[in-house]
Amino acid sequence: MRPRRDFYARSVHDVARDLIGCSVRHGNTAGRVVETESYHMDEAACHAHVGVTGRTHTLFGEPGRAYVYFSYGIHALLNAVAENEGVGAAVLIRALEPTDGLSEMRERRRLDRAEDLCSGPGKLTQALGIGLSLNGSSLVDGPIEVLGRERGHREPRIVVGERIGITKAAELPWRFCDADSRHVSRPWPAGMRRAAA
DNA sequence: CATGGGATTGACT
DNA sequence: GTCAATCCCATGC
Repeated sequence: MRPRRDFYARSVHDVARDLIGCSVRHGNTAGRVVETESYHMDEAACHAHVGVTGRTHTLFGEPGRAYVYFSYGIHALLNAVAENEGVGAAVLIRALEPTDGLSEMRERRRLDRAEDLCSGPGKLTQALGIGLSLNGSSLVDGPIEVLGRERGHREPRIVVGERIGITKAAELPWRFCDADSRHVSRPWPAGMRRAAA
């Protein structure tokens, strides 16, 4: 019940929405995706906007692979490459609800509260032990595994809004959140709540 | 080769 | 609420 390559070879926005409720596993640690953002080469906030470079090579490659890049000199951020080869697009995984290996996560994060372990894109990579060396690795075959929503679980209520922490193309509503999770990276801006199917 | 910005976080006021 | 840490990589000279 693991999404195959075709799952990622679609509109990056559809992939971002459908990843909510899926699980990400690395080693003995795993969590349920509660927040994502989509990025596409046609807009300036996406790294792929500048074209194919050494850095963006992965974004233009095969869908279903991990794009892991370094941010602010400190953090590794995990993305899922989407759309067809030749199109630079990816889904940023922004927050997880921890489900497995919490003690290992607490060791890596040196924190206790479950809500603090994976509630941010830099936090979850630290908690799961995901580093830059996994850039370009397969999310279909591992070592990072993405697992589909479990059968019988409710469909998540998804809230859509503007992406966080960017200066360019900040007005695009390409952030997707599980409306019922307390593990998102930041509270929803008041007055900007907009329920989506 | 030098420079500067960035999809962030945690510590501090 | 503010702000520093820290380094990759794109860009420009």
